[in-house]
Amino acid sequence: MDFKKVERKWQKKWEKAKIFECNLSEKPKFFITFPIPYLNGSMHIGSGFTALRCDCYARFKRLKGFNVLFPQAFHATGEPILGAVERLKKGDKLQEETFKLYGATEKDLENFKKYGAEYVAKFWAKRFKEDMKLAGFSIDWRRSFLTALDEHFNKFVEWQYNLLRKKGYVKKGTHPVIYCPNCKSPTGDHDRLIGEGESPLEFIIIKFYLENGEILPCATLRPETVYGVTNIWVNPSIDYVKALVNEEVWVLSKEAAFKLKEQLKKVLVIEEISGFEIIGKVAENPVTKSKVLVLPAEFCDPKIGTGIVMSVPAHAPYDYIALIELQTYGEELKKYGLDPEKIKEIKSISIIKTKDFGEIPAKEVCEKLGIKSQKEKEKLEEATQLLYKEEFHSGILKENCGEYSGLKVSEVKERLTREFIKRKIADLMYEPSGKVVCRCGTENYVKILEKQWFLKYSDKKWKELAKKCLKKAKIIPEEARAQFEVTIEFLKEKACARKTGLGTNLPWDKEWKVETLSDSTIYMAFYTIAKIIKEKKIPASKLTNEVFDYIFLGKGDLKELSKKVKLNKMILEEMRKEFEYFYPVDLRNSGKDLVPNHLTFYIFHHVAIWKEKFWPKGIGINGFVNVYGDKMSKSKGNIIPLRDLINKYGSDLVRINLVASNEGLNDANWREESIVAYSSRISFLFDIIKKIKNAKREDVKNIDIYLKSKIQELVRETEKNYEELKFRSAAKTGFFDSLKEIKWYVERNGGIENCNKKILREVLEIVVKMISPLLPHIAEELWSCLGKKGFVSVSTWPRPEKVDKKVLELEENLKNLIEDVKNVIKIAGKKKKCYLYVSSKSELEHLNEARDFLKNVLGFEELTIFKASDKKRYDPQNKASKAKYGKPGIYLE
RNA sequence: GCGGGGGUCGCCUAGUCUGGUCAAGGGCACUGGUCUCAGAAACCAGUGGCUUAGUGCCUUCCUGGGUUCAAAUCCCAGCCCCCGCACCA
Repeated sequence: MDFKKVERKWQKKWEKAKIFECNLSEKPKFFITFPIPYLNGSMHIGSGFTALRCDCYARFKRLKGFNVLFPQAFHATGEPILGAVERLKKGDKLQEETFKLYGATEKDLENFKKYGAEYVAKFWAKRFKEDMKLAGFSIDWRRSFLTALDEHFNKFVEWQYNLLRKKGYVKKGTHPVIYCPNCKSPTGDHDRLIGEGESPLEFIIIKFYLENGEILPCATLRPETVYGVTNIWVNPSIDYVKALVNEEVWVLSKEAAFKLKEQLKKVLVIEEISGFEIIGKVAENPVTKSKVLVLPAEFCDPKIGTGIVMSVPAHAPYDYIALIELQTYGEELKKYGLDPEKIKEIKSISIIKTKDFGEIPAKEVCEKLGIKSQKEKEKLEEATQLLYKEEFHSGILKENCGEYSGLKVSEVKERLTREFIKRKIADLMYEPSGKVVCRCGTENYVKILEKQWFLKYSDKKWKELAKKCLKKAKIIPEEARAQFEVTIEFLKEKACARKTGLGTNLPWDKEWKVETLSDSTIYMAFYTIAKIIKEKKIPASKLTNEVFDYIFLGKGDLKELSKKVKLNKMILEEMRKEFEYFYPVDLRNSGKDLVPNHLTFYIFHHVAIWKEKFWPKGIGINGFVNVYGDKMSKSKGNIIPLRDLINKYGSDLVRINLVASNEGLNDANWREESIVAYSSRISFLFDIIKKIKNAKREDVKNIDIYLKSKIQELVRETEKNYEELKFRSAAKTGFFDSLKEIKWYVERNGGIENCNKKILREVLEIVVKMISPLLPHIAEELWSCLGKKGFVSVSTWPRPEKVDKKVLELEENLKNLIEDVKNVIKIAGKKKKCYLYVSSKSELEHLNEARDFLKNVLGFEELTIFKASDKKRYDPQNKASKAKYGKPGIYLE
């Protein structure tokens, strides 16, 4: 059977009949959404999995009698499309391959380069839509739009941000970010060649004073160790600069001077000075007032911190090793004008007590790891980590630490930093927590962005509302709820705008663009009116704040508003009605990676803007799709575009194989070999429907009642499974198990000719309905094969009917009996005659009805059933005495 | 490191909240059989071990402990996997 041909046929019919276009109606509505995909490619099995779950659910709810709104828009906000075009222009092979994988031709790639990001976005939006249509999505496409590139949508985002600002949820601030000087923008995790996961790390600069009043700024992560400083390290072979930093003269590396400027300090370089020149000078510790020497060390890196390091040999392995090495040098020190004897006199100052280490922890660690030279960087890093952890968590400052003596390191660090800064003997600077290289190949540093706009997710009231919303919302599966709870709790300020990329300008500060995650929070509301905007060709200029206030918040006077913006009253009213009817979103389903960001923001913004009535009602979460147990990724080259699979197998097989591949938060698995399980059962269905006319029997037997009851049970289970988005279970109960029962029924009747025509047909109709959310095209085809008019997609979920528990039990017992007899045959060998002894009348009747079937299936020439109490029975071994209800006595001979 | 979710009989998955009905459901794979000239498909049966006139027992649900008459399920510890940790879709 040519699935693809059948699928195209039904897709055309659906489209022509407009059955998925959803309008205002008297019926209860159900609003379901799948997050807008970003347009740097088309649908792959990952996004397909999540989206198809939505479609299956939408189809199920439609059968359940809801007026289901399932719209779909697309996302172009942000940087990556621009980045992709840039990479194409540079001839990036991976980018070319990625686009080609999704079906772009050489010609398309040329166009991408020629026409730029907007073209690319629109190209993929079109592809996406085509692919989704091929997969049989039941979407109302009239409501589609494109973020960032659609001016109507931009107005909507402006409205949202104006409102949030008015409510005090948007505020200005400064913030350190990892920054690329080449791209002139913050470098997100996804934009990094090296350094994923690294973030700005706060260093404390402690100002040591030279005799001439100039400052040696020592950058450190451990300000408390200032009490144990024995000397200062400067790298003799690098160039430093003298610079005016916030009115003071600092000596620091060139790189540091540049970075400090980027971190909002006033920096004016006065002159260059070599490291060599500084060595031998004496500096004063601003905290302890002790005088320390400036000594040479190779490990001082001009790229890290200020290039000047305070030496704490008791607690820092680098310092310890450098000092030991230096103390062995002797005469060579004279070229720096240093006195070897004085160097030898330098003693470590121990200031932190821990339970695991003794007096000089750095010495212990270095000896333990066998570190001999400051060139052994890897080992030194390890030693530093080890020591830092121990001293931070369990260390206590000794009596030589002034007012902080006796306090825990972990508790004192913050406090001491604050106080040092207040006393102006310390300052802050930031470095990336590890090396970060941007995709463009440039090494990054930390820049403090000024006057950045933030969403105030830390706001207590806002959090409370979000928690309330979550509490009332249905989360499927429940396991995902905990993650939402902690996210709401811990969410802090979030930058909501950036200066580059595509997006909507902040209405009050046009140089900023609302960033991706921040512009995609309440767009579901826009679906309700997007159709009308398009149909009535409303110009974006008319979508003022007041208009949106009216539509979404019911504010303002309709007559006045209509006059003011010159927009027909009816149109305004219609939009308001659509919103009121369809909102809130009943179910939003997405991958688990969006829980701590998008989905939580979605909750936050809804509660900020709307009353409880319009808050999100349900959120569904699923895992990712692995390909044969492997994570899907660009670099592994195992991304499978949905279209490729549809071309190979047809939509329905792909749909069910994907959607039913797993449940819950676990990752799903794409395994092509599972497809045969579905295709063979589909063939069976077509086969039996073709032969249904051969069924002749009209009287109703136990076996007919059994089938009807059993299917009823399965309908109930399947309904429950669908309701909980358990599509794997739904496929099992609604498809596999039902077919098994039908097969059994036919076999029990000894062939289709002996089946009850009416009942078999009824049951098949039920099964076709049950599988239609998963296999919509095939279900339509089967529906028409059954001679039904119209679409099964818009029919009704099977009505619940009575279940005859007694007959179900009798048949279950019969199945067990067959097993038992077979077991006996296995042990006793094959016999010709079989005698069964039953304990009740109902069993006698039931088994007698099935006698011919039993005889055949068990392979006896003769099969006789007696009541156990029958005095005239043939029973040489008195097996009747073994008979219990549900377990007849068996005698073979 | 922190937070969240997990680890089931060859593979993928159900069962865990609410302990017994669980040697544990379904699919795939494999083995045997029916059908067939043959193959494929389809259908039936089997797939931890030993036993047995329809049974009984032993060893299993990441590892190690514990609670209980009874543990895949509850508690504790450890190991491993996945997701997220922000300006990024």
